[in-house]
Amino acid sequence: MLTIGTLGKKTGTKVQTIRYYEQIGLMPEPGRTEGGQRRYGDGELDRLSFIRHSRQLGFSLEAIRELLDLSDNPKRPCHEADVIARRQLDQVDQRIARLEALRKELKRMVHECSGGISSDCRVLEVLRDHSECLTNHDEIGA
Amino acid sequence: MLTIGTLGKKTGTKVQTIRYYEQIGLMPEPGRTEGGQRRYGDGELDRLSFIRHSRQLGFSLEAIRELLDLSDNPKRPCHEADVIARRQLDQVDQRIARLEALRKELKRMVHECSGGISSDCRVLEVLRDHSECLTNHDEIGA
DNA sequence: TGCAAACCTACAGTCACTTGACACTTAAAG
DNA sequence: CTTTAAGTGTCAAGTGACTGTAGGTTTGCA
Repeated sequence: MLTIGTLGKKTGTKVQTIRYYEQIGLMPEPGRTEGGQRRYGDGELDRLSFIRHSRQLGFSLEAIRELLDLSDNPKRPCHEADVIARRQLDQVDQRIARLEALRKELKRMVHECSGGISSDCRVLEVLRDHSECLTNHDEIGA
Repeated sequence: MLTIGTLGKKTGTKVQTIRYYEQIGLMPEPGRTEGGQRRYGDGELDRLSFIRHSRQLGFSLEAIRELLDLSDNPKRPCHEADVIARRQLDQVDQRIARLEALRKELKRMVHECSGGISSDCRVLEVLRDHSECLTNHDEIGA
């Protein structure tokens, strides 16, 4: 039987985050001691590991909810998990593409900064005038 | 004299976002019509363009506040803008590196999915067991 | 038994917006 | 000059995924 702190350490999750997952129904309500403290078993450890690993791969909590559901019902078609993962892969691809455009732009900016006073600063100049951009980064780079 | 909507169109910003920028002191309080509607001039257009362009390059609103300050005081050393830009560049580099690791992992996952029922799903299996990962993606992939 | 460390609840704060409700203003068409 | 639709106003709350704080309680060990 694990305390919430131990579970946190084993999965690399902050205590508050575990309680948060419970609150939004991603983690089940665990057993409690007489004094009211949470105690976890292996099932919960596995579930939290699944959640954290999925988060590290960039899945949203909503996507994880679906994936957990799939995992809980082994007869459902694998195809659904595949769709979610592919969607995620697409998003990652897009993000990388955008970030690379930004990187190029930033690098150019920084490279051209002469180090004088800010009225002559290339960095500020580029920010001021979008037309100086080599790339058209329409969407936000996050 | 531009309405808030026109300003929004010219800069690719939602009306609410412009009001939000005003609220947090990033945009100045503009002049108003008798009826109380905001009217903007070219100074504000430039300022908002600067903000939006910086956002597209991934700068936080706090960083943008500093950059605007620098831009408003042309005698301050350019070096400060350079530091902010370099910091941003470092962050972008790190994000790209992390996303590429995730991409690899996701690709492998999706590739190995056979399409049967979810109890045999490679996607779910990988999510369940972190030890199957080729990479150690410690930080969140966002 | 004493005590520190870990736990509890409840709520506020973060970031960068977005959405909603509801009322008022403006510009153009008729 | 009136109507009307589109646009604008304020204020408040919601989003995602947590993080942090305050103030009190429980646990496990010496």
